[in-house]
Amino acid sequence: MSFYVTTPIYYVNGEPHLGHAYSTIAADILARHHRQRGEDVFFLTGTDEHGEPVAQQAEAEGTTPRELGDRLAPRFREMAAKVNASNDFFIRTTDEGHMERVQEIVQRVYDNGHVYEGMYEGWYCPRCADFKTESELGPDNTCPIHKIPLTRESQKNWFFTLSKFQGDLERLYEERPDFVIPEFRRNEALAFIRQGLQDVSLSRPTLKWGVPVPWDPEQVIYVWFDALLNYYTALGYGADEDVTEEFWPPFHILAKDILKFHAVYWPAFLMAAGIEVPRQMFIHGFLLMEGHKMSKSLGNVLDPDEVIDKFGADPLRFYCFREVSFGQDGQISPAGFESRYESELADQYGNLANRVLSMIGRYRDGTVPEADAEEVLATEFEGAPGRVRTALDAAELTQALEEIWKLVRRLNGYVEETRPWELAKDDAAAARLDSVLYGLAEGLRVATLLLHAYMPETTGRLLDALGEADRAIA
RNA sequence: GCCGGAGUAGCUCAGUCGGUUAGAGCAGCGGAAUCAUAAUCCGCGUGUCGGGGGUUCGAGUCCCUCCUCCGGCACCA
Repeated sequence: MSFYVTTPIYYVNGEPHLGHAYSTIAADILARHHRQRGEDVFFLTGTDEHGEPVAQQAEAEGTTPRELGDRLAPRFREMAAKVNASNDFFIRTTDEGHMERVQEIVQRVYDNGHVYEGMYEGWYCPRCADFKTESELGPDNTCPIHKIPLTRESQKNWFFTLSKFQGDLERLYEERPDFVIPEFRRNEALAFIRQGLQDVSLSRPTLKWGVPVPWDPEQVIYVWFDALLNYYTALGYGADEDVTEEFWPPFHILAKDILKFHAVYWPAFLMAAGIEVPRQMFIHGFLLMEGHKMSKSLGNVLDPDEVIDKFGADPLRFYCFREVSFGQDGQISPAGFESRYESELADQYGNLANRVLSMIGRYRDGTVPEADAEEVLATEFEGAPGRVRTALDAAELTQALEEIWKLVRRLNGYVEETRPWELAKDDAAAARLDSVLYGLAEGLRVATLLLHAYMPETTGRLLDALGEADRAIA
C-alpha cells in the first residue's frame, strides 16, 4: 500500500501564517497516520513562485521575483519544520526539475489536441502592462492601482479546451461520489461544472516570470497550471529515483478558496495529458479570529511561531483540529487555546498518563503487570483503532480525535470506578489490581498510539515511558 | 436573481433507513474521592429542534412555504 498526500503549494507574495500551517498540519497528521499503518507514504508541500502577483510584489519591493522567492521559500520551509511536518520533499516551482516537467506535460496536452490559439479580450492597463478582471476594475473602468483609464484590447493567447471535458468531469463525479469531500463541496464543484464550462486561458503573453510555453517561448504558462502540476512533477525528481509509478494518484488537502482549480481545472487537465486523476481531495474551511478570516490584507494574523515558541508544536496541532470541525470554518482564539490546553491536554490526558504511571510505579515497581484487561474496559478500547481509521480514511480529523478523546475520558472514569489505591491496601485484591493496572496501561497505550499522528513529540515520550518501541497501529 | 448549505440547551455542535422520555462537550450549580501536574469522577437541562402548513399510526428527521445567515455563480495564486 502507498499513500501520497499533498498540501497546496504556498504563494510567496507574503510571509507564512497560521492558515498555511493549518493545511500543512492536516496533511502531516494523515501522512503520519498512514505510516503508522505500515504504508509507504510520500508527503509533499512547497511553494508556488511564478505568476503576476509575485512579479508585482517583487516590483513593489524593488527586487526581482527570483529574489523574492529565494527569500520567502525558506520561510515556508522553516514553518513546515516548526510545526513538525514530516514532508518527504519541499517543492519550489522555480526548480529546474519542475519547470522541465511542466513543459513536457503541457506539450503533451498540446500534442493531444487540447490547446488552441485564440484571442483574449479585456480591459488593459498600459502602466501595469496587464489585463484587469471585471472585479478588479475601478470606477469608470480605471486601473485600481494607477487610477488611469483602461483601454479595451485583445491579445493572442493559448487556450485549454476545458469545455470539452464537461462530460468527462460529470462522469467522474458520478462514478466517484467521494472524489471531492466533504459532500457539500462536491455539490458546489459539480454545480459549477453542470452550469457549463468555458475554455480557459493557458498562457500569459505579457508576463515574463514563469515557465515558457514550449512551442511559443514568448509566452509563459498561466501560473495555475504551472502550480497544479507540482503534485505530479515532484514525484519525478523529489526522491532518489522517479517514484511516480509507486505513489500516483494523490490525496489533496486544500482550502475552500481554491476548490475550483483543484476540483475542475486540475482533473480536466490531467485527462487531457492522459494522466490518472487524483484519488481524492479534502476541502477544509478557514480558521477565523473573532469572526474574520485571517489574511494578510486584514492584518489580523496569528503567528504560529509565537504559539509554538510558548507551548510547542503539539498543542497547536491538537488545538487546530479539536476546536474546529475540520471541513467547516471555525472560530479560534487565544482563550480557547489556553482552555483546551489546560483542561484537556494537561488535566485530562496529561494527568491520566501521570496517575497511571505513578500507580504502576508505586504498586508494581514500575512494571506493567501481566494480566487481562477487564471486559468493561477492553471493549471500550478494542474498537477504537478501527473507528479512528475509518474517520481518517475520509480525512475526518476532528471526528477521529473525538473518538480518541472518548477513550481518554473513559480511562479517567475507570480509575475512579476501580479505585486502585484501595485495591492496593488489600492483599486479597492483588489479582484484581493487576488486571486494573494492566487495563489502564493498555488503554493509555492505545489512546497514545492513536494520538501519535496528532502530537508526535508528547506521545513519543509517553510511549517510551510505557516501554512501547513500536509505533504501528493495528 | 439562480443554485447549494445551514438555523437543535447559555456557548460549540451530534442526531444514520422517520419510531420508545431529543443527546455530547464546555460553562454553571451540588456532591464524592485523594493514585495524580488541586488534576479526576458522579449528579443536576420545562430546549416553541428558525416560523407556518402538509404527508404519516408516528417528523428534528420527508414535502410545500416564509424568515435569517453563509457559500458558489468562471479565468482572483
